[in-house]
Amino acid sequence: MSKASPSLKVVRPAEAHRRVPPAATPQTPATRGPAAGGNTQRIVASITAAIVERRLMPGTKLSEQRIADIFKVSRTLVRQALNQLSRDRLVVLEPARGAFVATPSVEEARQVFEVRQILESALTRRLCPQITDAQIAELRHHLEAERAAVLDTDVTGRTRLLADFHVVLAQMLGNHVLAQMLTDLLTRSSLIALMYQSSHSAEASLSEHVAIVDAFEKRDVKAAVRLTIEHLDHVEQNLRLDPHESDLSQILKVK
Amino acid sequence: MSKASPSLKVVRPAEAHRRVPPAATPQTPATRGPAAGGNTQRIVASITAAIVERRLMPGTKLSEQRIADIFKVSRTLVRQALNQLSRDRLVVLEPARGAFVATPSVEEARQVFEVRQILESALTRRLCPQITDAQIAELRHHLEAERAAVLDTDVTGRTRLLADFHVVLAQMLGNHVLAQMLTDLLTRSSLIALMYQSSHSAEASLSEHVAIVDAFEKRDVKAAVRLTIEHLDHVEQNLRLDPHESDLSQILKVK
DNA sequence: TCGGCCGGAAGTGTATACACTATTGGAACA
DNA sequence: TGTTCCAATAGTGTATACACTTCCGGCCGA
Repeated sequence: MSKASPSLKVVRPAEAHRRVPPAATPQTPATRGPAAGGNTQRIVASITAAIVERRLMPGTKLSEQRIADIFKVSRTLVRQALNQLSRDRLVVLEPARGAFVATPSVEEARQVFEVRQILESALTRRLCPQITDAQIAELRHHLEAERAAVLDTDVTGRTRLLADFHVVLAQMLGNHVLAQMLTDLLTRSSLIALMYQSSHSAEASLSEHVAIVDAFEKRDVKAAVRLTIEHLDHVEQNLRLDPHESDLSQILKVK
Repeated sequence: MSKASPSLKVVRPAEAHRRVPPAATPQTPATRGPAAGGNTQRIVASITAAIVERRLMPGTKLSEQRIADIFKVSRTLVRQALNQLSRDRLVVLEPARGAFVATPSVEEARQVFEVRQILESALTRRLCPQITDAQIAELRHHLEAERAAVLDTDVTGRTRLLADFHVVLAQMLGNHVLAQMLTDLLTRSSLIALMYQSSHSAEASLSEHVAIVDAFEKRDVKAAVRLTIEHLDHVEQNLRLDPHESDLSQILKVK
């Protein structure tokens, strides 16, 4: 989450020449930049962004060498990045076959949303009684940003902001463990939403977010919790999670 | 979690000679076994076990070369393993300094238990109405194993079984996402318990587990949830989480 | 005697080398 | 024409090489 970061410039660099052309900078050990390990983080962030912003579709193969060429690093760093991404469940690693953008199953989608409901309803229940006016103001500010993105039809920013709303709430509770888990789940949710063609309009999400903040402002715990649960229900119900034709893609590629 | 696995043979191999003695098998590329990538998993499992079974104390430095020598593999695999462990929060990676067994803060400990309470109470609430008789029998069976371990004063097995009880519950709900999260939290809990000298007796935990299963058997949701919450409260309360002298170790090593 | 400076040893960060596995396109064959 | 097998190729798995940072102990000046 966060900044735009370098992000993948090309989704499919076409005929990627393996082994860098000998003519180019031989990348001798001496030339190596002293950049800290944050280098691999950069790759993780870029790929994550590319997936969430649907520049990389589920099932796409992520060739180590291709990515290494794009980022101008060795496969070593790319492998580290892919490993991290596989722990985030954004990527699956098939032994000796390579890394692929994950294609979460319907079952997994349901489970992610179930856990989100558990965590977020508890979050709301605990945060509501203790939320400060300053925090409410911050939420209102965030909603403004969401509204702007929705009006601008800025698809990318809109998606991110709508998800960030939930992360912001988690951070307000001050529980980093919870916030981290929710962040992971939200990233997965983005992938799921993109895969199952969410029909939940951004406007609807926004207005539901507004309603939740309203309840927070009135310190109405009951209403806030109910609205949170309903919001997640709506988002999930607007996914095409029934075994229709859209599932065909994953049924076919069942190994 | 699960089997015993090879596990670290030595906690401190004393004067570890760096760079394998040239005399030993030069480990030429030709000698490499065709073993699949599950090799790094083996290392992760061993180190995890070593930490949970307190053969590796919090704060201990994990030198890549030393571990590589022990497992007879290259640093490459060890680094992969350490990366995974750092995502599990069992290990912290300090850039250019190395890997250390994590020393969770009091704050982190509290947060882990808060999230556990959220997840496990929701888990109980959902599982109780739908649990089958076969599952109850399985739980009873697990309790038997716990009892045996407690009587045997088999410290290692006891700790693992007591934690596994919670994982088994999660798996019964059939939500893998939830089960995975809870597994992670339980591993972290083990580290926390060991660090803050839990005084919660195994007997107490066992009897509380029994009470929870009893409530399950009567399909008494209310009681089951209450008992679950109380159980976690007891475990947490029996940690030395107040800023007493025991905290000194981590206050001093605050970077 | 104490504190700062320097040089070497130990250790991490990244690139690269090389073995082995999967894939693919086509040739030989039914 | 379709199928099986095989070689060439692309790509992953692991080890190793080497630069760079950190750490530690001794030397020097105050």
